[in-house]
Amino acid sequence: MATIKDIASYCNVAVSTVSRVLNNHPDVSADTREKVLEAARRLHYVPNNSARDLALQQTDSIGLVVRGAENPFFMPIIRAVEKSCEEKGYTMVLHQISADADEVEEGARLVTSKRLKGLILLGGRYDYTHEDASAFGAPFVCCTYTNHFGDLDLDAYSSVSIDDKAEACRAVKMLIDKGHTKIAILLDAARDRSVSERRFRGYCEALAEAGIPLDEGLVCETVDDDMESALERIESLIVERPDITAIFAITDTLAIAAMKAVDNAGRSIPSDISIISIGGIAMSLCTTPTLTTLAQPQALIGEKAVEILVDVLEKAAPNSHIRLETTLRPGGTVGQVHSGDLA
Amino acid sequence: MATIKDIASYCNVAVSTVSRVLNNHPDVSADTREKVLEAARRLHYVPNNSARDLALQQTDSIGLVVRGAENPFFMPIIRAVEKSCEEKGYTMVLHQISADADEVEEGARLVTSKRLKGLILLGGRYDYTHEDASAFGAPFVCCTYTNHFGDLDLDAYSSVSIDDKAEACRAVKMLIDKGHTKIAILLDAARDRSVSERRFRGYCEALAEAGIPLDEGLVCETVDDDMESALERIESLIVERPDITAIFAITDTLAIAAMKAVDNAGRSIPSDISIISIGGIAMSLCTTPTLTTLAQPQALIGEKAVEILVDVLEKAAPNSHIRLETTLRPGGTVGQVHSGDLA
DNA sequence: AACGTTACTGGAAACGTTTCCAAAAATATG
DNA sequence: CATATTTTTGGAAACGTTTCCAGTAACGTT
Repeated sequence: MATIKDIASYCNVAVSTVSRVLNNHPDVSADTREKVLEAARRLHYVPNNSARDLALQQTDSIGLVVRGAENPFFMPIIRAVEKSCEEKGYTMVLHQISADADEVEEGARLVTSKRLKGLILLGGRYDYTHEDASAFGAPFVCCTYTNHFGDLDLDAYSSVSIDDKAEACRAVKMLIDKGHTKIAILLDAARDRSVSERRFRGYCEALAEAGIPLDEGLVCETVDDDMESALERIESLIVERPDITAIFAITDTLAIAAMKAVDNAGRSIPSDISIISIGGIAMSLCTTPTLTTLAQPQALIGEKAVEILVDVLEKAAPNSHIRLETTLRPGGTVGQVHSGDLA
Repeated sequence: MATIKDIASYCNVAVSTVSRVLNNHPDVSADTREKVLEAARRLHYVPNNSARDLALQQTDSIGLVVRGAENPFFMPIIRAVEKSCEEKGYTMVLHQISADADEVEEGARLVTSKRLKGLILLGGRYDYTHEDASAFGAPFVCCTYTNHFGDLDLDAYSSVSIDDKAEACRAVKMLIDKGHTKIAILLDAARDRSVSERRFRGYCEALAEAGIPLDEGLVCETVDDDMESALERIESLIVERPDITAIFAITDTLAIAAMKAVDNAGRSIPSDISIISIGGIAMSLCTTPTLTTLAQPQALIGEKAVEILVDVLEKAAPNSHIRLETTLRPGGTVGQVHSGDLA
C-alpha cells in the first residue's frame, strides 16, 4: 500500500508538496503536479483515511439513526441517504435503535464514539430543543415534521418531511367525503411527540371540520415493529366496534395489517370497511384490493436530508426545514359508505 | 475532548501506562489501573478511533454489501449484522449495489477506500474463487449457499445460508404432493450463479423425481427490485398459460406480486392456483390468504455471518460454511389441485 | 544591479494512539 | 545482604496525513 512518502521519494519532492497536489491546493507548479499525479497512479496510491481524519480532526461519517427500520417504508430512504453520502464523499453509518430508545442519548453516544460529523434522524420526535442539539454535538436533520410550533428551537436543527398533520387531515377528509363518519385511526407506538401524534392531530382536525366528535374508542395504538401484535390489536378493535366503516392507518404497514384483520373478521374491503394510509411502500401495490395511500417521495426525503446536512457542514449554511408533498396513489380500498350504515 | 495525554498528566503517569490500562494489558499494577480508570471516567475520555486505527494500521469496519436491499427480506438480516457488529466492537458499513453491479469489483473498491477489515455479501453469487477472494483483499462471508460444488474454492471464504436447492425442492414437492403438475416458477433477475439458479435447480429436481418434465414455458424471470414490472410479467404468464395450477416463488416478494397477479386475472387462491415461496418476511403474515412460505431464520443469518467473520479476523479461524434450515410457515395459499384440472 | 514581489517548495510539528525497549522498582532466591 | 528475577513503569518512535512557517527560486520593476 503506497503512501504519500513513497510518492514523495519516488518523485524527489517533499511530502508536503505531494499532499498539496493530492488536495488540489493552488500553490504548486503544473509540472510537479503532473509528475506527482503520475506517480500516484503508478504506485496505486490509496489515501489512508485514518491518518487523514486524525490530522484533520474529523471524520467523513454521517450517522443515520433510525427507529423502526423493519418498516419497509424506511428502506428507500436509507438507500437514498447512502447514495447521496457516497456522491458527496461521506460515509453513511447506519444505526438502528429500538422503539423505546432515546434517540438523543443514542445519537450523542454515536457522535462521540464514532466521531460523526452530522446526524440524520428517522422515526424520531418532532420537537428537539437547543439542548438536544448541543447534546448531539453535531448538526442534525430530522425527517419528521417540525415546523409551525411556536415553542420549538427551529434554528437548532434542520428537518425534511411531509406535513404530517395536513396530509393526515387530507386522507381522513377523503373518507369523510365518501360519507364515512365512524373512522378509526391506527397509530403506532407512543402517540407522544412523534409522527404518530402529528397525524393524530390531522385526524382530529378533519373530524372537527366535519363536525364529527372524536370517539376515543376508535383510536387504536399498536406497536409497529411487530406485525403479529399489530394484527391482533386491530382484530379486537374491529370486533369491539362493528360500527366502524373506515380506517385511517398512519402507515402502509399498519394498513396492510388492517386489511388482514378486516378479512379475518369476515368483512370485506371496501364494501364494508374502507382503508386509507400514508406511506407509499412498493408492497402496497400488491395488496388486494390495491391500497389507497398518500405516497411520500421516499428517495427525495433521503436526498434532501443529506443535501441540507452537507450544506450546514461545509458551507455553514443555516438550518432549514423542507416540506415535501405526498401524491395520492389511488387504489381500491376506499369506497362510498355502505347505505345500511348511513341510517 | 479528553485524550490519553490528559489522563496521563492528570494521574502523573506515562502515556504508555494509560494506554495499557485502557487496553486491558496485564502488566500494570492494580492501583495505577484503578487510578487511571477513575481519571478516564472523570475526564469523560472517549477514545479517538482515527488515531487508534492509524497506530494499529487497521479499521474496525466491516462492510455489508447488499444487492437488492429494497427487498424487505434483507432488513432483519441487516439489523442483525449491525447489532452483532456493535456487540463485538465493529462498525458496520452498509453498501447497497444495483442489480447489475459486480459485487467483487464494488467490494474490492470499498475495502481499500474504506479500509474495511472484512466483508459480508448479501444477494450475491454462490461461486466465488480464490481469485475473487484475493481481489477483495479481506476475508468475506457470503450469505448464499455455496457448498457441495466440486469446482469451488471453499476455503477461500465463508458462507452462511440455507440450502437453496434442497429447500426449493422441498417447497415444490409440497405442491406436487397436493396433486399439482403444472407448476410455474418465479425467479428474480438473472438466473445465473445466484440464489435464483440454486432454487431453480431444486425446482427441477423435484419435478424430475416426480417424473414431471420441465416445461420452459412455466419458468418466469422477473426483476426483483421493481414490483410493478414483476407484477406485469407474472400477469402475462398467467394469461399465456391458463393451465397453471401452482406457483413456486423463490421469494416472498415475488409471491405477493403473484397473488396480486392471480387476483387481477380473476382467478382465486388457492382454489384455482396455489402459491408457495421461500422467505419469511413479516408482511407475508398479512396477505389474504396468508402466504405459505418456508421461513428463513433471518436474524440468525446475520448473527452467524458476523460471528464467522470475526473468528476469521481475530482468531485466524479457517473459513467455514454454515447451513441453516427453514421452517414451514403454513398459510392458506396451498391447496389440493382442483379436480377439473386433473383430467 | 539591486530590490520587492510572487510562485513554489521543503522542513517540521502536530493529530492521538500503540508498542518496543530500556529503566526502575519490587520481589524472590541463595 | 547481594544478586537474580519478575513486575511495573517511562521514553520515544511510529502510523500517514495536513499545515504552518520559512526559505529558495524566478520574475518583474525601478
